[in-house]
Amino acid sequence: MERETKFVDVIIPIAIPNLLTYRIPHSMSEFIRVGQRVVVQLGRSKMYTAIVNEVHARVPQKYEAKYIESILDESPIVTSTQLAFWKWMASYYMCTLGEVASTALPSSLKLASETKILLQEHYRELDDSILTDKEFLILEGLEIHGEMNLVEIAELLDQKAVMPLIKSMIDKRFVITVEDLKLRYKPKTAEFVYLHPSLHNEEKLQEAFSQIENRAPKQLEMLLAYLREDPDYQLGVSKVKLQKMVNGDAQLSKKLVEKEVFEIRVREIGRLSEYQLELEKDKELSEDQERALKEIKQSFEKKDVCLLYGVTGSGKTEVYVSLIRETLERGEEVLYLIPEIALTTQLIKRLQKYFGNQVGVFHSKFNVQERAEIWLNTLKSGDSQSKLIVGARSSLFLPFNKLGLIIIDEEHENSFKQYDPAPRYHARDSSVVLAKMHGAKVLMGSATPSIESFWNAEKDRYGIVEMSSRYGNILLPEVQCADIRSELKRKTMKNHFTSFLLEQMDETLKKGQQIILFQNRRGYSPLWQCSTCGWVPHCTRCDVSLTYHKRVHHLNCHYCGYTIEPPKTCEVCGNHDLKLLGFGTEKIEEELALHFPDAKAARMDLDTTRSKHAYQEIIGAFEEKEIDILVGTQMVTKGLDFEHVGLVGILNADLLLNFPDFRSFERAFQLMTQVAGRAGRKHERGKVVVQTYTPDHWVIRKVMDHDFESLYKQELIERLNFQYPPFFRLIKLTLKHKDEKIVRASSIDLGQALRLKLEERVIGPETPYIGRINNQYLRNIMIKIERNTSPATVKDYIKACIAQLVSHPDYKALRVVLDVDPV
DNA sequence: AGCACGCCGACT
DNA sequence: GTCGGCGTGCTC
Repeated sequence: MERETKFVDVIIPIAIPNLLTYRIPHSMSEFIRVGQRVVVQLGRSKMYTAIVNEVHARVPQKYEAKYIESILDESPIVTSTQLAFWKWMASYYMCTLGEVASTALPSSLKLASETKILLQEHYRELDDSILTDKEFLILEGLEIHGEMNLVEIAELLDQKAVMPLIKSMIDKRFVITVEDLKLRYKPKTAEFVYLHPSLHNEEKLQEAFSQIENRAPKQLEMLLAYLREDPDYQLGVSKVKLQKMVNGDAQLSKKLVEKEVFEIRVREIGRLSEYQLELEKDKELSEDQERALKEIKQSFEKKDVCLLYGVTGSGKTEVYVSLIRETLERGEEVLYLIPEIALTTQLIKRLQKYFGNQVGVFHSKFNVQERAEIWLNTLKSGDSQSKLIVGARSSLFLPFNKLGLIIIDEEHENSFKQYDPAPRYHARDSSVVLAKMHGAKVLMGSATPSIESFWNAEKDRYGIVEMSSRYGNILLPEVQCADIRSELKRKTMKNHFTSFLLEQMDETLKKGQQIILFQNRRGYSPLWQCSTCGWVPHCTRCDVSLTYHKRVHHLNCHYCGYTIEPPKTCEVCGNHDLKLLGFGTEKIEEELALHFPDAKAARMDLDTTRSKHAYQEIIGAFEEKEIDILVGTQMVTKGLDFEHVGLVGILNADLLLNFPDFRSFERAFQLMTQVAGRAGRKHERGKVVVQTYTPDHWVIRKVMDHDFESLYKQELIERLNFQYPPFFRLIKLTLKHKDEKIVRASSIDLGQALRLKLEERVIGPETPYIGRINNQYLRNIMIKIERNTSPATVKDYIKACIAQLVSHPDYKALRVVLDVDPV
């Protein structure tokens, strides 16, 4: 019988536009499955892992397909549901499948080969006078290091193009190259002690006992410890653990192995720590929580998505716990999504108390191996695996078998939207699609819902359940304004503090309560400025001023990372008197030391929480009341429950309100309400002081009244008038090029092309607030589409226009970034 | 993404 | 004149 040659279309996790077709060797053809990883060669030598998308027998007509090198997995590691989800995402967010795969797969399941340069075995017999100086340098390098990769050689020579040199050396037979394929995921193993099989009967065991009984009490102790731990000789005991139990060392267990009392087996173990403590019973729900739970379940009977709108401190988590419990009992999985910075040990411990080892955490601060482990655990179906995944937006990509429920806590948070790199997806919106594929329900929770979600609820697309009283019936905090403008007039401002806020702080500290000060990072960055002419050092690659970092005493660009020593002289007027301007959290911390010398202050921002545990340490210290005043950026607004916070201060509300963005009011309200919610939780009503130049601003009034709904109504009118979401969908196009003229011209051309069909839906092009990043000039075009038109048609048209544009010879190097539903 | 090819400036 | 930088196109 003629054997039919099979082909696979594979997804390579890089940004290439199409799937590629490879040929399957006959020896592998019966093992190949959709969703498996295969190793393929791309280009001259480079190897990649790719995911099988389709197995077929269509012979490619235009090229000779390469063979796949090998199959990596016995069974698929990507499920068919995931593949469908990836395809939806690539199409909706206008990116390639490869880009989705690249984001979706944990990096240790992806592998790419690296070219290594080695000396040829008999190179010493050759005449090295035929080598050029540079080649000789490489030879010496290789003699020292044994093998080197291309980057190392480039560094050695301090030049970029090294490939020609390597080629010449290969021709001269001095070196060879090998493709080093690294499997980056290795299961972790440990040694386990088992009773030696020869002792598996009572008599022999007794014999062994009597042999060691008198002469080796320590060995006896270890044997007894083992028998206590593993009475059936089945499970084994970790060698390290056993040694610890009896305060013995490796020598001791080795002796017992030599005597054939024990045997050692190496076993795969998980990297994920196990929850050891007793599980707690779910908390009894309050009347209000009970009602909310019932209403959510009723809503799920008719609708797939429900919005839980509950004020800060209303106890949404307990309601989630009940729903999670019920879903798990049905044998279905639960995904609990939270913004990255809200992913605290506090929350995880709380969930582990109820669900123990059923909780799996997926976190960007986990290392690559741990992430691969969670992925593979999720894939395996079995009782011992985590069934409740808690994680940030990327946990959406885990290989779930049967999702029953997705919870999106702090639904309004815009960190659910990924900006760079593509796919620029919104985890909240994508989760609705994923849930549909699994037949699962989505519960979105927030004290300050996004305008979009609230509107969806109002339009009856989502169910909505309200919780309007705080747990234990504590009142919402009292919000007061401190008028910066009038205090400036009366000259009662002390640096960045109004006398009103200082008084309130003093009172709070005297009562032994804690304070949180919130300061928005943007616009507050400390600058280095000439005191004579006002000149400020700028980034050489981006149109932004450089930010001063006191700790390391240098100036830094937040966009491209450019770093310099603070200049000693002004570049404009030559003056030598440059000084610090503006204030960051550091400055606030210093001022606090002046006003409250006895209070202990700490700050929490990106700088102080960079390391894996720093964040937790600050939170811990604050919980233990080792810190009186916590100064922080956005981070302090997220899901932290502290018991003794009497006062929250917002240092400058105007910076939030004046942000040039159609969402600035919505966001300002959310931020202020969320941070205010940190005040006075368990015991008494807390206080909030909002410092502002505009105490009569309507948004600030709404914050003071805790009135989300009237903010929503007002905001909705604006959104309709100015054609913004939720009434219109937005697609943002950013054109990038190193030549400003080309960006300008091409963006005008693209605007015109788009307008042919989309007409007044095309806004711009315009130069963004920051017009140049990393030496690339930027121009934006915004497209506003009515809800009722097909976004797919519009997207196809946009793609066609862009393809047309970049085919123009002048616009070859033009990059167009597409952002669907930008936030 | 990463690599090869080809064009063009600045150094021998 | 050539080396090395960088833009451009392609990968099954």
